[in-house]
Amino acid sequence: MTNNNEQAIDELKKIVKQKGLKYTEQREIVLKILLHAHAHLTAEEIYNQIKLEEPESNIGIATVYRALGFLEEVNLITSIVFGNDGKKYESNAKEHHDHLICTSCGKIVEFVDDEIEKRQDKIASKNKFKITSHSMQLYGLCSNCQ
Amino acid sequence: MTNNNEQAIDELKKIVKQKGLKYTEQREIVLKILLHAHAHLTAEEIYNQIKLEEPESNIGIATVYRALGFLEEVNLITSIVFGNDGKKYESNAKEHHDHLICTSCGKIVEFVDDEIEKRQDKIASKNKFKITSHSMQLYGLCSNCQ
DNA sequence: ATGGCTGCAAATGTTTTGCAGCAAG
DNA sequence: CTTGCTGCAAAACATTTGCAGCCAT
Repeated sequence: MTNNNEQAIDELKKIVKQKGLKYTEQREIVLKILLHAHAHLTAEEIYNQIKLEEPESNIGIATVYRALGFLEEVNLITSIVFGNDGKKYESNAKEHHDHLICTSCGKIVEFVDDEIEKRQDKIASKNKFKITSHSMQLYGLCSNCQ
Repeated sequence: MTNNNEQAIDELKKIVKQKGLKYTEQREIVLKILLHAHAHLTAEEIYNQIKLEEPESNIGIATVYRALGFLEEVNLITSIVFGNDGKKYESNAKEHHDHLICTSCGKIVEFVDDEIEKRQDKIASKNKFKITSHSMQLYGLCSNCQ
């Protein structure tokens, strides 16, 4: 896991260099927060966490949004939307997975199902789509909330 | 299809009565727009369409939002988020389906795969979730945009 | 040194809310 | 009548943008 995280940072460095852009502490911090996060975070939550954990950085919320936009564009992170507090982000360093979401308490269970992944590819090629990503959420009530 | 639509309107009447609420023209108009829509509409698009098709109704955008919230809550419509123009709504009177979305031109193909539906139920019960709905989007490039 | 990146504040776009009047039950 | 619903305008959010200065390269 730590290993995956270092890989992600290296990947960021590579992408930035390759695009002729600049490597800034801010983009790295945002990515690191997501690499260590145990939940899906909103831009605001990431911003607050940075102010808490790296108070000397004096980052602005706009920069967080710009970093998130950039990181998502280069596919290092992913966003999903559910509930009422805007986009939530997670790192792509974790294995790919989908989500079971409890609509009552907000609990999220991550899962992967190879069979579903295969069918998705089949459906895409049948429709002549070239898939870049997908997002699947099952909504319902978890055992505690039923 | 027309049949399904009438059913949906009846369903709305039933729900409203059962909840001791009031049956208003506005909620009906919003539902009807979605029943006849051939695409996923935003609140604003629905609002504009109403002003066009029922100019005498003098509906306000806030009412459209309130109607959409209500209709989604009672499960007559569904919202999905993609692209940059907020939530998009569609009626649930159509058969259940998932979406293939072209990230370049916005084209949407709807599909259903029984095998996937079955696996989803299996995953849910394995995790002791009681599923109420799900949402699945495959993102990529359609044949024209590759 | 040069051009991308940042922080700040202002602007934008979307959705929600307070309120007084209206209308369905 | 009573209470939910509506339209309007203002407010609340979430996200984006313009700009002057800063900092990687």
